[in-house]
Amino acid sequence: MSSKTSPSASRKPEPERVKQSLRVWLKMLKATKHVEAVVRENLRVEFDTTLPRFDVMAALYRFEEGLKMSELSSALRVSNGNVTGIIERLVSDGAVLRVPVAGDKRAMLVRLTQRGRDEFARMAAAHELWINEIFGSLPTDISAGLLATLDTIEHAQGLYSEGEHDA
Amino acid sequence: MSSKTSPSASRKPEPERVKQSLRVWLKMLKATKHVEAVVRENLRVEFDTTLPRFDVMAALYRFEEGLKMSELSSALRVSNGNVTGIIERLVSDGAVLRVPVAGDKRAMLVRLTQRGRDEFARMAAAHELWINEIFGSLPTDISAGLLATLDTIEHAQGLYSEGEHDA
DNA sequence: TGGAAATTATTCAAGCTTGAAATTTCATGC
DNA sequence: GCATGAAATTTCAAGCTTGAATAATTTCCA
Repeated sequence: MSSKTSPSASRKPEPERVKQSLRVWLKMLKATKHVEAVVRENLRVEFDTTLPRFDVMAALYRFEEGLKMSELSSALRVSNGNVTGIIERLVSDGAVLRVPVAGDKRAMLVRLTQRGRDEFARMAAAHELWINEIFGSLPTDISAGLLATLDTIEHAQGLYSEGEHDA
Repeated sequence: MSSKTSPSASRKPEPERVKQSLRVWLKMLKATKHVEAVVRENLRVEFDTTLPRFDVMAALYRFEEGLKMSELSSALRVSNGNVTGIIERLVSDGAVLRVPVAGDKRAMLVRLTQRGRDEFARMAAAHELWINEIFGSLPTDISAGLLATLDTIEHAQGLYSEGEHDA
C-alpha cells in the first residue's frame, strides 16, 4: 500500500492539485444536487411521491420475484432500519406486498403489487424524460468521457471504505 | 423556448440517447453518493460531526462577518426551517453565535465563534486530503474536462426549476 | 398615515437516515 | 440435544429535510 510514486501518497500533496480536486468535487456535488432537486420536485408535483420511495420501487421493479429486506437495503446502500419505514408506507399504500420466505421465519420477501408496478412504470417513463432533458444535450463523446471519468472516480481510492463493488 | 431543433424538443427523444442519459446520471449519482459517504464517515469518526454541520460551518467560515439565516439557507440551497435546527445545535455546542441585526428586529446574524473557526479549520484541512485522495489521481486534462462538462449540465436545461444562479 | 404586501425567522408534521440495541430465528459444533 | 454465534429484521433515539403555517417586522405606496 501507498507506493512512493502514487498520486495519493500520504505526504505533501501538491496544493494546486488539491485545489483542483476540491473544485471538481464541489462542482460535481452541486450538479448532482441540482438534478436530484429537479427529480424530487417533479416526483412530488406530478406523482405525489418521494425520491426514496422511487428508489425502492425501482429496485423492486427490477427484481420481479421480490427481494429480502436485507437484499433491498444493500442494493440501495442504505441502512437496514431505513428500508423498514419506507416499505411500511409503501405497503400501507398498496404498492408493495410482504410475503414470508419459505424455510426462514426471519426473512421477508418484498414485492411490488400490480398496482405498484403500473405506478412505477408511469413514473419511470416520466423520469427518463426529465433526465434526458438535462443530459440529452451532451454530445456523444462528452457523455462517454464523463461516464469513463466517473468510473475512475468510483474506483480511484483504496484508503477509505473498501466496500463490496457493483451488484 | 423549445425550438424545433433543440436536443430537448418535447417530441420523441431518440431512445438510444435517453438510455445513455440515464446511464450517465445513474453513474454520476452513484459516484457522488460514494464520495459523500466517505466524507460523512470520516467526519463522524474523526470529528464526531455531520455533513450538514460541516456545510453550515463552511459557509460561515467563508463569511467572517456572519450571515443572516436567510442568506445561509439560500447559500446552502436548503429550506429555511432546516437551518434553524442545525444552527440551534451548533450554538449549544459553542461553535456558533447569534447576534441581532441592528435596524431589523426580524433578522439574526449568525457567526462562527473562535472555537468554531478553529474547529472548522482542522476539519477543512482533513477534508481537503480526503477529497484529494479520491480526485487527486485524475489527470489534469481529464479533471478540467469533467469540470467543463459539469458546468454544462448545471446550465443545460430550462424547463424545470428556473432558479437563481451562482452567488 | 395606514394598511396591504413582502421579508425574516421559527414552528410544525411528516418523512428520511443513520448507527446501535434488541429480538427472533437459523446454523454449527460438540 | 443444546449452547453459542451468525443472520434477518425491527425498534429506537437523534438528527436531517421539506413544505406549509404562523408570527413578527419592515417596506411600499396610495
